[in-house]
Amino acid sequence: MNVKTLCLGILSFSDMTGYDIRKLAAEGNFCHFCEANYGSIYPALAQLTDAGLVTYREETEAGKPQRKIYSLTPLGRAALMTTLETTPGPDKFKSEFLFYGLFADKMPPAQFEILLDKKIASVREALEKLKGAMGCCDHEPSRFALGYGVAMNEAVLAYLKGYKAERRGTHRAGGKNKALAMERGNGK
Amino acid sequence: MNVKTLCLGILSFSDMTGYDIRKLAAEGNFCHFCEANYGSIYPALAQLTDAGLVTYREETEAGKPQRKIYSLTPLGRAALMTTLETTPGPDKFKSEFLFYGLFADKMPPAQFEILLDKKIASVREALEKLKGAMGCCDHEPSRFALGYGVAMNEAVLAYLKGYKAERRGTHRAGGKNKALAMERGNGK
DNA sequence: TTCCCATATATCGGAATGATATAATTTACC
DNA sequence: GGTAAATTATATCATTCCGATATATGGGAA
Repeated sequence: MNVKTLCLGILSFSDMTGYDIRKLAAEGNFCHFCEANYGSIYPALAQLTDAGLVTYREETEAGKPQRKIYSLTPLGRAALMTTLETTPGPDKFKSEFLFYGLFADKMPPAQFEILLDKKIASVREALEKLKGAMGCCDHEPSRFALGYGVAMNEAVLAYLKGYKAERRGTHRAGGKNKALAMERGNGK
Repeated sequence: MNVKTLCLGILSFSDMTGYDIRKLAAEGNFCHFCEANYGSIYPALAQLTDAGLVTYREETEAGKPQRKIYSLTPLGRAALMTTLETTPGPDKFKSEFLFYGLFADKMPPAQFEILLDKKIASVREALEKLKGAMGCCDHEPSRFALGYGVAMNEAVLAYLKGYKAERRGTHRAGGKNKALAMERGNGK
């Protein structure tokens, strides 16, 4: 999904500045499945303006920094709708955490333990944020996206907690009593 | 996670060509959480060679295209281990599907229905692939990563199926009997 | 025999990332 | 009241990455 389409989509909800778009796409309710930085948003808005898909009005309110408030043109709205008729590309998931995890057997057990704990904490945090957002959002489609994020993160959290518990049985992170590892007879 | 680290990591498992690295990172057991193309792998390998982190031997087997088989140097292995001690960045998830879904209320119900069905099919496919990979993989850390993917995709599949069922109650995609929508009293 | 697919290396344009520069204004704190 | 820090807002830059393509060869399929 290119940044131009992202801008068209976000602007279809309401007029706003490039700064606002970035906020939505990096901290708002959409940030769990799309992202964009100033470095791509401002050039995109410039291109969209040239193409007549968006326009902007400059506001120079007294005692406020100058701002360009972008809005969708009818042409832009049509372009968005046309894009929505195409088949979306596949989801993309990148996890530095999982990559690190590939080498769990080559690092001290404690190091991986810390990795796991940090990850669990960050998933918990993401989950709370998503649930909080769902609590005060009554736009059905947005709720669908938020719910998708909640479902994913809950599954991940459960998986990580389960894995950690299983590890505690075999690794005895605390230190003493390694013999207990033998008790875990069934390999699944 | 930059491509250079990715190359170091993959080469730590076994020596291979740039072509092989790309295959693993785009179709192999790692592809559900990392990705890289020729356009980034070959330059990365060149840089890593210059820095002394990898070396290659050229093989010109008769009746085979020339190939450079890269391998990690002790320096490269050390660099990888050092990287693994840093805190990994957050997971990144990008979904064109969810973005499209934000406009479900602005498209014909049938259009979103198709989107949903295609997504369900692709998640099923990914799930089968991951499970198949788990069936013939006994490297524990890789199994952890695959299991993570399975957990995520299973949750997504359940969520999508649930959502679809709920929709069938309200939208009556087939056509007749819209009155049934009323029966769905509980909003959760 | 012709065509397509897999192997293999490499490069190119365009796009996105991540960081930073600039500047004014609002909030926070002592 | 004053000053430091955070927020709002636009913009650019180097580096990196993506996606597609060019090039070449061998193996199978039709």
